[in-house]
This record gives sequence, structure tokens and C-alpha cells, in this order.
Amino acid sequence: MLQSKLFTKTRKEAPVDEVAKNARLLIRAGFVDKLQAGVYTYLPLGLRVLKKIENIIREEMDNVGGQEIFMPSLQPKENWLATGRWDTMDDLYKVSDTSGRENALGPTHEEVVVPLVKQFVSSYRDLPFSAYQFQNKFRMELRAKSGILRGREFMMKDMYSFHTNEADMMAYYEKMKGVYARVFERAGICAKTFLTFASGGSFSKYSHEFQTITPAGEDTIYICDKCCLAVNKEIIEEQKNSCPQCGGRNLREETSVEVGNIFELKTKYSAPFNLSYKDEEGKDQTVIMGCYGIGLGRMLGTVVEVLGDDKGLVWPESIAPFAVHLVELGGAYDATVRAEAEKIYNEFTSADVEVLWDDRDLRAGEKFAESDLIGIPLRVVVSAKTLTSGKFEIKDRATGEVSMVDHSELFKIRHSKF
RNA sequence: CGGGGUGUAGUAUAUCGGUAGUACGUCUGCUUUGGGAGCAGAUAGGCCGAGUUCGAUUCUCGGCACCCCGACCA
Repeated sequence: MLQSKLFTKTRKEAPVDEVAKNARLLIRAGFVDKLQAGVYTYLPLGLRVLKKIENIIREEMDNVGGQEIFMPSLQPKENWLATGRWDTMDDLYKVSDTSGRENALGPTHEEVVVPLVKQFVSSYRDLPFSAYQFQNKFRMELRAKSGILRGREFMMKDMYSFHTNEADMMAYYEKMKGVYARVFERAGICAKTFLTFASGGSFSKYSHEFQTITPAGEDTIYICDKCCLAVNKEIIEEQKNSCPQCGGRNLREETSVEVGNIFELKTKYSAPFNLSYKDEEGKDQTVIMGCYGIGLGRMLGTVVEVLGDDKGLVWPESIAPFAVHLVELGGAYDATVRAEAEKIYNEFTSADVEVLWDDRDLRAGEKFAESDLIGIPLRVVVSAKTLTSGKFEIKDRATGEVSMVDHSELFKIRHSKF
């Protein structure tokens, strides 16, 4: 993509009332725009990152047999009355139309997915399976904060699994722990992300969260480095300040953000909707459920919090908006530079490498500063200087390492490094 | 939802009960061309509603928005 065509612009300064690092950098770099507190537009660059994250999650969900669906945000009041949550969930957005009909704007989708699958499940032979979606969720946060980490409308992947018995559900649940770990690994935050024991609610002792260490977080966890696990502060006392796995008491306190969670729902939502199946003896049994969520925007913001530096965003290639930032210097008045940049651009593009080509007529300093701010992993400079040397200058955004390589190395390096 | 704070141009700010100023940005032109460059010109503003007043951006009241702390929550 040509940067001159990008309709967004970067800014030197972040809005003064924006405190969160993720929001400051993402707004400055033109990845997101705030419409109101906790409600953000994803601009071209930001949306590319969000879509990359979405695709990683999609691949991993598909790998465990998840079937993608897309459920509505607008959900009839009756479904929410059925689970009792119309009256008990105080962050539920309720909307009514001119005829007085009331709906919920979905904060989660159990009330939709359970009646949905009820139409298709009748025998033990229809189970198990899982369905997931990417959906905007609405939660009436009394206080949206921390940039895109806590919004009122946010993109979430939610998956629901359906089983004949608890053991089967638990086996899937265990598998999901690994799947989630892989998602966070692929997004470049695994080193700081811990499987965390958290309160389970009415049907299970624990739920599990994936917590990423960052000062921007609002949770406190206690990490057992021996087991590479953590315990959420909310249950640390009932856990007797010890690791649930090894019992060790050598726990390290950290501030973290919850990027994902998995719940054993068991019959919590299948029962109210009478979601049942006939077992081998023809007897009715209630379907056992699990659910698994990841907040995409929160995950994106967390990557910014963890990897961003004083110069700007730093993306791992797996979710970077582009793989290469091709920065031409002086191309606007030097035809040979322009021609060389175009050649490289075409070569990368035909090799399926996503390139953002800064073809604008700006000074070097401005281009470099913006390049650092946007945070594409590999910067390639083409200028009169590089042309004379017969080489290209490359810079690794994460390490700041700069080197000169010739044409044949350029492609090799990109592939070996990333 | 409780407590605190802030609302002046795209951003950041100044002043003032009487013509609202500066910087950055943006736009135009020229110069410059390896770390947010220079010159010239242009652009654009008092959150909303009442009240006090000859006159309100300024004072009073109400509302709304945004930010922070807490509670709640992915």
C-alpha cells in the first residue's frame, strides 16, 4: 500500500487527557480513533492488526473443531428473562423501539447460542461440538478506561462447546488451555501471559484466565514461577496463598490484564433453555457446556502496552499491519530513487510480503519518526545514499538494529528474521 | 454508581465582565532533503441551556462530555 494514499495521519502529540499508553500510541499513529469513552473506531492500520489477531484466533479455533457462526447483537428480552439476567446484569444495554419492544445489546451470547443449538441437538450422537464467533459486545461500563483495554463496545471471540458429560467437557476445556496459550504465543505476548486460576462462579471451583503482565492492567495475580501458573487475587486467600498445582508459597505479585478466559458453564445456561439430548437409553439429559472468550481489542492493546516503546508501537510480524515499511528518501525529486523503491515494492508484493511504501514527499526525519511510531517490524530505506552503496538499509524496529544488505540478502533476511 | 478534576481552533494552551492571543498541526507557494527543517501567506475556537448584566467565553445555577480514584466488570 502507498502511504500517500492512507487517509489517516499521524500526530506528534497524544491528547493530553489520554493517559493509557495503548490509547496514546494507537491514536498518535492513526490506528484508532475515539468516538466516546470506551468506544473506538479502528482505522485502516488498526483494523489490519485486529484482523490479523482475528485470523490467528480463527485458525486456532478451527484447529480444535470450532465452527464459526455470527450471531446478532440485538437480542430479544425474553431470552434474557429466561436466564434471569435481564434483571440481574446491571451492565446490560437495553434498547427499546418505537413500539415499546425491548431488546438487549448482547454483552455475551449464551442467551442466543443455547436456543440456537437447541434446534439442532436431540441425540447424544449430535454431540460434542463447538461454535464460535467474532462479535462486538456491549457492556455498559460505568467507567470505561485504560484506552481500548476496557470499552463499552468491543470485539470479542466467544466460543461455546456442547457435550454429553462433564468429563468430555473437561477434556475439551483442558485442550483449550493449550490452544489459548498458542494464540498468545503467536501474538507475541506469551512470555508475559500466565494461565491464572480465578473464581469459578456457581458451577465450578475455578475458571481460568489468561493474564498478561503489564502495569496498565487492573488485575492482581500471584505467579508461581515453578509451575508457570498464577492465581487471581480474588481467590488468593481461599487458595491459602499457595500455588494450586504444587502448593508452593513462593508467589510473585504482578499487575496484569485479562486477555482471555475459559469457563465451565456445565448446565448453567443449558438448563434454563432446557437444552437436552437423548442418551443411549433414550433418556433426556441436559447438555454440558463450556465457554471460551478472548477480547481482540484488549489483546491488541495489551500487545501495545507490553511491546510499545518511547518511540511508538512495536508489532510482532504475526500481527503487524504490514511486514515491511519501505521508506524512500527523496523519491519525489529523484527519479532513480523512486524507480528503485517501486522495483522493491513490486518484488515484495509479488512475493506476498505486505509492504507499506512511504512514497510521500517528506523529509527523512519525519519519515523515520513516523516509521518508528507505526512500528512495522522491518524498515527498508531506499535513498540516494543506498543507491550509491548498492545496498539497502534495513532496521529491525524491535531491536533498533540497523544494517546494510544487498539485494539478494534483502529477501533472505526478511524470511529468516521473521 | 460514590468521590475528585477539567471543558477556549484539529492539538496544546494564554488572557479577559467590553474587538479572544500564541504555538504546533492543516492548506498554498518557495526553499530544503538521512531523524518531526526554514520563510511567506492562509485556515480555524469559547460544550449546551437558563440566570445576573447595558454587555457573559469570563460570574451563578442546571445539564452534558471527558479524565482520574473507588466499587463493578472481559
